[in-house]
Amino acid sequence: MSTSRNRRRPGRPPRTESGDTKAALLEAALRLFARHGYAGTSIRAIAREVGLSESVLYAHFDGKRDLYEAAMALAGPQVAVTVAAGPDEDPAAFVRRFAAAMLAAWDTPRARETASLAARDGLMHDEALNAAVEGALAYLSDVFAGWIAAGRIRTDLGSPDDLAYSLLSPIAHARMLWLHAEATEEQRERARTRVTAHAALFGRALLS
Amino acid sequence: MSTSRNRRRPGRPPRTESGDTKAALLEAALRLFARHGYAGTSIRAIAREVGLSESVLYAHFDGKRDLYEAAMALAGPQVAVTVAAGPDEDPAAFVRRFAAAMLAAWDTPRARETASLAARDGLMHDEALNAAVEGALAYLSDVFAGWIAAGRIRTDLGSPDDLAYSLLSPIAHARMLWLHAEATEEQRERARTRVTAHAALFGRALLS
DNA sequence: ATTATCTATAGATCTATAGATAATGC
DNA sequence: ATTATCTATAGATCTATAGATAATGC
Repeated sequence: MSTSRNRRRPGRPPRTESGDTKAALLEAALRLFARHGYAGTSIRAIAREVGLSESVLYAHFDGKRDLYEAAMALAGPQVAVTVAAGPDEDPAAFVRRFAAAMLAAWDTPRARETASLAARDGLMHDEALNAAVEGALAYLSDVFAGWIAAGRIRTDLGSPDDLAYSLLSPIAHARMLWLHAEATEEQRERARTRVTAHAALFGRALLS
Repeated sequence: MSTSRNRRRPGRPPRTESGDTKAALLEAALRLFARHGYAGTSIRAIAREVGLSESVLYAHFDGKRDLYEAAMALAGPQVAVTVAAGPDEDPAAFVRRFAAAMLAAWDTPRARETASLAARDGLMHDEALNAAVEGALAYLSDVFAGWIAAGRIRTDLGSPDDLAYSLLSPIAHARMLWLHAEATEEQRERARTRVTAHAALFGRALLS
């Protein structure tokens, strides 16, 4: 958690001591912005986290805002979760596998920082930060449309789009509640329990 | 939006000009904290919003933190949504009514500020702020248990608790996404559409 | 006398910049 | 010469307090 390097003496540090400062600054910035928000995180705190003086930051970024945007870009490109549905796979089994894949993708330190970044600073609708959710929604909708066309699931429940929302949003909600930057192990376990139970329930609801 | 009073001259203001300053400060504080977070909101900004100097605030509150907590208490006590299930009411109809009641309760300026307060500053789990959700979950669970015992809904879907989560969390998720302090009319409409479709879908899933 | 406001200001902290310093790579 | 760091500092802003001022209610 604390500083990863010690205070240097003036002048350019020898090669051995100088790691990838820019990357280190970005990592520290993302971590702190996710935990304390933009206004709650000072340039000073970020630099101290990396073990450097504040002014180094201005050698790598135009200023606080620029660093924030770079950190968001780091958080943004979440890998889209793709769970190919086997042609004959049981819909309920697919739903369970899909939920498990979303959980796995979202229960990582980076993804949890992304969730916190989105919650703070009014970024709940930031496009880059929500690409994963939007992509998953569209993908699920396609899968459900195929199943409905093939008569493999109940056709009276709702549109493919509605099915996708009703399946995905409890998973996304669990993420916001229990898979954020400061989540405890108990909270993460709660997310797994809730999501697993929901996926099983939803899978059963699709049939008959 | 801007100041609701003009700058005063020194000295105690005449009765006519002096409204309920403490209440005005609280309202302004809640609004600004919900929009910009704790660190992003200054004492100065709150006082300016009310049209008074910063120092008045210290006559009514111990300091910024105290004001914040008072504003949270103002946001906290959300009326618990109670939708009594008629003894012979169709479960699907009850589910639709319940969702509509949650929507109505959450689509108010105050409730939307509460949602934003919860999202920022890591308060997603603040007890007071989540009392409404917790209460609704417990209530729904009871209703479902009754229906299962009476054989009025599918018994193979999941436990009453799981049913409650799968019904409520898409509604709560819609709230976080589209019923926050700065939500546009389009977003609020999106919340209504999503929640209505979800409730209808869930109601149908409960049967047969 | 008490209350509710104001002005002025102290002291802390924040972002950002200027200029010094030392290692690197040509 | 260039690069990557440092120290020192300017100037803005923030929280909080002290003391002045004027209306209120006894």
